[in-house]
Amino acid sequence: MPSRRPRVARKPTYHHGNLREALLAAAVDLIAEVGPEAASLREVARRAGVSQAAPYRHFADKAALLAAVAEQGFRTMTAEMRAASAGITDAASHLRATGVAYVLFACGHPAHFRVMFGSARGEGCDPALTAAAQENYALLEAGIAACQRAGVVRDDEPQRIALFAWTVVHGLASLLVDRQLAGPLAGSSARTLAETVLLQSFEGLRPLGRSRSSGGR
Amino acid sequence: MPSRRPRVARKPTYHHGNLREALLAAAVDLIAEVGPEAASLREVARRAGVSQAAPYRHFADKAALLAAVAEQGFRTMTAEMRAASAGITDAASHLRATGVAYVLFACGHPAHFRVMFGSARGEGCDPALTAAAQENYALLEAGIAACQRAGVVRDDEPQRIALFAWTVVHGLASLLVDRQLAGPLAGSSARTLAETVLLQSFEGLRPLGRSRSSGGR
DNA sequence: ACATCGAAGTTGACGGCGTAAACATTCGTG
DNA sequence: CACGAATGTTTACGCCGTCAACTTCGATGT
Repeated sequence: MPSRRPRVARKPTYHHGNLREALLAAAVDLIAEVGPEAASLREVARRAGVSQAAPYRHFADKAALLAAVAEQGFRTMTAEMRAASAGITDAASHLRATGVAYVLFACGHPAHFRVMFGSARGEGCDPALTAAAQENYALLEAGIAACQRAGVVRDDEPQRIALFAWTVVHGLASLLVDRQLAGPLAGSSARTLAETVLLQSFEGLRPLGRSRSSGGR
Repeated sequence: MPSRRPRVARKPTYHHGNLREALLAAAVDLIAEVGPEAASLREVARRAGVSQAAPYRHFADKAALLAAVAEQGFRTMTAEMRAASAGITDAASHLRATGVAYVLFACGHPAHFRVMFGSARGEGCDPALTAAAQENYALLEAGIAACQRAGVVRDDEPQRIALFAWTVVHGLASLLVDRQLAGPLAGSSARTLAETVLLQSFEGLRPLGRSRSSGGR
């Protein structure tokens, strides 16, 4: 029984070895179990097998730990969106797959999703978190630009289009995460709902064959 | 100096008179000031001028107080949506005004909005809260039904249409509340963004003059 | 008119939380 | 191999949610 630990801590050393990542993993688990509100720094430390003050050697405070959790969430969400759309050549299908993955990530990790879009995102927040969030947004923008090049999305200002698309996926994700869908749609799977809503965002609400709505005042 | 207090408590009586509403108002103020996370039951009691345990005579626990706050939020949001669309006869404009009011309420009371869609909305939550939320949703459904009768919204299953419309307004509201809009759109007013996005939801993403998107499997 | 019962509010206490200060241990480097 | 910096522990403070026991007061029945 060698006393060396390869990369991940074995146990009986005073120093943990990679406590920062262990704390992050414990925090993700705890948040998934009890929700972001009920997750406590002390319990995270307990699960990582260290004392209550140990986390302060790696995170300035609880908010910093939550920001790191959020950042990691953005990165895995981005990866899942990339994986879900990889290999789809049709631009519209590619964009829809990206959006569906956004919604599915939120449903699969609702507590994590709430941390990502919760209080940690103020003005002076962790720049790494901001970067991870923007990288995710860039995925949407790229998908839209590809659709515009392919002629399947209209040629308006990309920012307006991207805002609309983001609004749609984020809105559905939020409603699902907050368990707000009580009606007869509650039976449908998240994937079905996401595909339906994304198709609608392409088609719009107005009847087919009308090029302009009946005009307000 | 009469000892009678008319309806609202004067002061020096041991019993408050209408503590429940005073606590609710204090909670709404506090949440608006420090956010839902940092709001404490004890501070609410302090602001209402009673002891720390007094709220327990009116609310089972902190979650119950938050549920009452959320319920009141749904009611004032519903009222604002009604007021904003009152007198608009054109069905599409009426529906858009309702949606814009949804977004504007969220931006005007971000912390309150977060409580309304936060953790309090589980399975076994206050039925009065559920009712207030559903009454708000009914407003959207009614607006959509009117648009369908007027022929400005396509005649699909109303539930699918309503889900899409709700997704759009709720998504934009969530993004604005969570200060997620960093790009060049940050300069635009919430009203402008809401009107833009709602118009887009009528028109859809696909180019004009195409009746179907380019397929894809 | 008045005793009395229950509703409404107070006090004090318990354990858990976030966090800071002071101390202990270990790792890496001269 | 000594020592400073990094990492982890202990102890402690004040705030929080909540409960139990107590006090005050308003309404009600006779």
